[in-house]
Amino acid sequence: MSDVRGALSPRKSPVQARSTATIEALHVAAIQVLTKEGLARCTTTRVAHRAGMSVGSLYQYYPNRDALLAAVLEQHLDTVASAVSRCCREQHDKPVSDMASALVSTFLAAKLGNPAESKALYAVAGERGGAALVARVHTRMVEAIATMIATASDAHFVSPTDTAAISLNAVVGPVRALLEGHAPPEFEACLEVQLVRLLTAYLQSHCTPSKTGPTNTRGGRNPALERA
Amino acid sequence: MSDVRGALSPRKSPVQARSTATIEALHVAAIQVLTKEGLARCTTTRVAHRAGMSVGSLYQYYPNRDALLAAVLEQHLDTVASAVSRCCREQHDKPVSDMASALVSTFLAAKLGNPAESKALYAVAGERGGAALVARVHTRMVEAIATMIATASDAHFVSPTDTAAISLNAVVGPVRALLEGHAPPEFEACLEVQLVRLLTAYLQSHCTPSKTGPTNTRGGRNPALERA
Amino acid sequence: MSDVRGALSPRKSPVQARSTATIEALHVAAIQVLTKEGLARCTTTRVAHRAGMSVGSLYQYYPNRDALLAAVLEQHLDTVASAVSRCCREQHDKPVSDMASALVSTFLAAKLGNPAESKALYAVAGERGGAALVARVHTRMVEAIATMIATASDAHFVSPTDTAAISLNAVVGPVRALLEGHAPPEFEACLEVQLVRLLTAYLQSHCTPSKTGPTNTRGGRNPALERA
Amino acid sequence: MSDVRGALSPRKSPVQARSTATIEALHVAAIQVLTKEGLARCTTTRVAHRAGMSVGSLYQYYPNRDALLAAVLEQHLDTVASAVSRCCREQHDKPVSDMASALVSTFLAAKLGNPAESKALYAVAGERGGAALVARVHTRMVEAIATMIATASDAHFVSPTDTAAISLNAVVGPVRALLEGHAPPEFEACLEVQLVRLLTAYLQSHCTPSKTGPTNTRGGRNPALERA
DNA sequence: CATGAATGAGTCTTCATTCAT
DNA sequence: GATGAATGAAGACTCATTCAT
Repeated sequence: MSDVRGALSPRKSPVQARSTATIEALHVAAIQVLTKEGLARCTTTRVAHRAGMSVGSLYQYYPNRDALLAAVLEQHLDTVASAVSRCCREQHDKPVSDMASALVSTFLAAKLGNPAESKALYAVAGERGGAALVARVHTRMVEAIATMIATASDAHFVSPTDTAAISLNAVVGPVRALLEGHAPPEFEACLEVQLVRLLTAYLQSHCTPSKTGPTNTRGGRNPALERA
Repeated sequence: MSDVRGALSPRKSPVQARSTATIEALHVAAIQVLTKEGLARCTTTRVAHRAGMSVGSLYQYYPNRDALLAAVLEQHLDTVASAVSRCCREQHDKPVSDMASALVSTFLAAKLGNPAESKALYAVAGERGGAALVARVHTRMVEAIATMIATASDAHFVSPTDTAAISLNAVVGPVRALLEGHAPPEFEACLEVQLVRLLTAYLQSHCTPSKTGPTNTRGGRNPALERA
Repeated sequence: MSDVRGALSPRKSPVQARSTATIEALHVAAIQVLTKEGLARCTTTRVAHRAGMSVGSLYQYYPNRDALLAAVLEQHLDTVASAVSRCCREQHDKPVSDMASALVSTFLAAKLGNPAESKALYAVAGERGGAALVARVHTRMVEAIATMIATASDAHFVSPTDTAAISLNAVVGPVRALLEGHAPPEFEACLEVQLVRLLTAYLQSHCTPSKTGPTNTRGGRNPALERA
Repeated sequence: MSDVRGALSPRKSPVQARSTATIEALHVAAIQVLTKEGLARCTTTRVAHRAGMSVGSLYQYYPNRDALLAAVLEQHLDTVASAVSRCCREQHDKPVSDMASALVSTFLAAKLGNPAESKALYAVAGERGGAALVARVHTRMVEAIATMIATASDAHFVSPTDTAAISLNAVVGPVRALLEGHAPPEFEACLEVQLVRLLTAYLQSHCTPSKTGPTNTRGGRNPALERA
């Protein structure tokens, strides 16, 4: 990623307030253009003009179009990842059901807070540089989740990282389907409840029988799965 | 979707062997170019040349670039959807755990059989016409899954369609993450087992206690969820 | 024109009935396509298909697109020129007013009988080869008119050819304006009457005073003009 | 026409001197290419290059090829129409013979001043947008002429607009024939004199007999025509 | 520093023409 | 003879990027 950063990050460090404001304006403009025109028609000129400046100025802040888009994507992903990480830290040592609902509501809040933005950036994420960016952020979120679930009061995970990765992406899938219009709008109504149920059930399938009493038969319903 | 089809479907019906071969060559070439160059560089000229013909010939079969990409995407999605539908039909009246594993293995086989193709087409699915295509196919798969789970021998679903939509996308999420490189390659190793566990747990959270005997405490672990 | 003919005329002499019918079908189709699609979209493939044959067959009869269009134009122009020539022959030795009305009504009948055809062919006439074709036919009509007016019973023309050329084009102008939509449709209602008046007045301005009696003061209203 | 203008007018208002010069260069270049290559080969690239710039620059001033051609045509037509309008205003209240000669000489001066330009633009006038443009300008000229002849000191017109339309197009016809090469070059020598005679005779055929004395039998030579 | 005009390579798409079947 | 698939040159138009002002 380091070489990518070298090529794609802003030319200037945003030490000055003006730079920060300008960059922010560019990001907002980029998302608007992305939303209204689509990735292919999201041109540097259009973004600059919507941000109230000339193309030349845009190039003062980003070496090229890809760098701008990467920065916008990165900012979005960072926001999401930070929210998730913070949430995970707060749920340490809690039972998995708490973790599940906290994680789902945090993620949904972050992604559905600005659906247009989230949706628009999926296209950017699909381009050459985007996958690496997403991978990096996913790894970060997976680590946060893995660390969290490893502390669960009522479950034990043989491979927390794998479980975390599945958990994250099992939530990401339906959310993405909703944002990209692969599911009907009504789907949104039941989304949170169902995702919590999904995640809770998945995590609870790792519950330690001993912790809930000898007569309980829940944990390891399918012992074979425990190997994974 | 009908108007989209009108604009995007092949110009000639592939009744002749030659046409079929040519169209197949174009599809293969499109996927190769998509994989090696990315959506933005997947130009009609490049696809035609890789398919061993000139641009003009490509336009004899497709009215424009989008139509070609849509056709490739549609073919892929149809294959997947058909496999899923067939699988669902075969699992009617079985317990949810059977359904879960059948669904997961069928979906994985369809998607990971040709990972390059699957991956390449995600970008296409993000474009204007793609979302509608995906939505249509998703609906089809969701219906197949909903119909299947409604017959489950050991569970009752208040809203089979919603449960099916969540189930499908919860599986799609991790698979897509793997294909798009958002997860490490090692992830693949545990994918199937974990997805089966995820889906089984989710579906079993809807289990009817009465069906498995009075002493069983498994079903409806979290009764509150049963409302959804 | 001879070299043009060599390059643009049909490959086969239309001795066979089939050829004649085919060529006629092509001409009709060409005019239809010209009318509905415009010159730029009047392609060989489209014309052939509308004529119920394949492109290859079209090329059996015409060496290239320009030859086809030239032939269609030529046929149209020939029809008009023939009508005009015949009309002129019939008006020999009559007074100019008879000549004027006969000429106008013949020309209008020929041009406005199929307005779509006439209009469509103006575009063809504007292309490279068209001007020469038109010039040739104009010359023919001018000669016919000149020959006719030279026999007028009540006028004498110093330069019959020039007068004929002016006469022809003075009629062509308003007709073309109507066909090309440069004038409102209502214009058509008064067209014939006004053109007859125009032409009559023009030709009568050459009237020989002696021929109509000594007291008549009409002829040579403006004697200065008689020089031309 | 308004929607056409919206689509075909220049992108930038030529407020800056540079813009004006650039636009002028494009117009000149367009006419040159049109003249030397014909409408079909008058491509944006060729025009731009002849104007000493790249295609991209051309598109900075015109949204598409048609807009450029329309602008060139419009400029030409406006020049002609303005000259005609001014001329008409100056001939109010004069006898028709004065009006005829002024109109003819003004029109000839405007059209034959730059024959290449006039000729080249006939092709443009034939294209989709061109006809509307020409119609608009023709209407303007017809109105100016109608207003003028209505004030004639020695004639009365029942329908000045119709007479004006015929007058204009009767002059346009021969001029166009000359420019498009439908008439021999020698034709030009007698053109003005003959057109003046043509127009004078036509307009004088509407002369009020009373104005020129009771014994005069000229006016309304053919009383039937007076109805029109 | 900001501006935005200029550049020209690169896209999509069309079409006249040929030629194997 | 007829057919229509294949060709590829050419045209319209876009856009990332630069640089003179």
